[in-house]
Amino acid sequence: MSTVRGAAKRVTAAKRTVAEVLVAARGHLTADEITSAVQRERPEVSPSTIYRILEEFEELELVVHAHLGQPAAVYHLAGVVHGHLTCEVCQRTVEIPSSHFDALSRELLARYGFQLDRHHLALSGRCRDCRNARAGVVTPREATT
Amino acid sequence: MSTVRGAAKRVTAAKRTVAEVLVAARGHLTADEITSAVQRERPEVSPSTIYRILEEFEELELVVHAHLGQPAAVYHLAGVVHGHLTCEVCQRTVEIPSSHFDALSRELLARYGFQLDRHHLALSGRCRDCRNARAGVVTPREATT
DNA sequence: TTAGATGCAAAGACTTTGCGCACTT
DNA sequence: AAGTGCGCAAAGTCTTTGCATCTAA
Repeated sequence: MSTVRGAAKRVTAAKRTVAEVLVAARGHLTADEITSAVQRERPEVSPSTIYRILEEFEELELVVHAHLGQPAAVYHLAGVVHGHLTCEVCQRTVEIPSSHFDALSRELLARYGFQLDRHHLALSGRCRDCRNARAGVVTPREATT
Repeated sequence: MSTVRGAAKRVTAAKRTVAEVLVAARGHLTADEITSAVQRERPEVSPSTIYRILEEFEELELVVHAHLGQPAAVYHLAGVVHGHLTCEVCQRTVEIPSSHFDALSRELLARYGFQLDRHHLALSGRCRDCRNARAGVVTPREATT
């Protein structure tokens, strides 16, 4: 009865498990990865439920998602704001401090009235390893971390 | 016979039409929009052909694509390098001069060895109109241009 | 008890791939 | 003539939605 904005949210096993997974991972997970992790504990939980839970968590501002240049979005706990650098070649992503965007952010606001969201989209480019590697063929995902 | 790198590329009606559409549009088009535009002249051309042609044009470095935070990628002629600002609310995208990224680019290269690609992914945020509009509900795409 | 939450299956949006015929060279 | 390019259809990936059932409160 003590619901906010008419939305009576319930605490369920699936939600608790999703939260646990996100806390344990401490990184970026796709919905599919979250689903797999949750299903290790609760095999019945379906992907659609995961999407619905993630959506709810985002409304509650517990979670944010980002698009890193790959088809699947990634989710992580809302916390310290940070940016993402994603390598176009090996697809690895690193987080960088939000402060790198300070100057650019001010510039865009002043010049275009545009309020930068440092989280939502990654910066694309080539990481050190892939720059060094010869132009052509580089094995994507040769390292997982 | 005078082919480069063993790739015997042929000039076809579909390719010519795609090129015309891209030149005429002078902006960002999704594969779907390109398909529609091409089909206005040549209704037989299928979406798969459009994707294949765009892929070829990208290999030839005539075209580049970018991900603007929406599911469908957008394509445009390779030309002057520029960045993209995409509004999370109304989805409109504006191009900005590459020079805005100069300082950030140097910083990322020095600090992380990361070579920024200014084209490939957009910066996300809120445009002036959507910042001014009250937080909650804003009609997306209320203006097309 | 009762409205929100879930599982399952189907639909949807975007893109890729396979196959045989047509067209460019 | 030879082989690339195309149309069509099917498959694939990621995500959303509909509906009957279950369950937290």
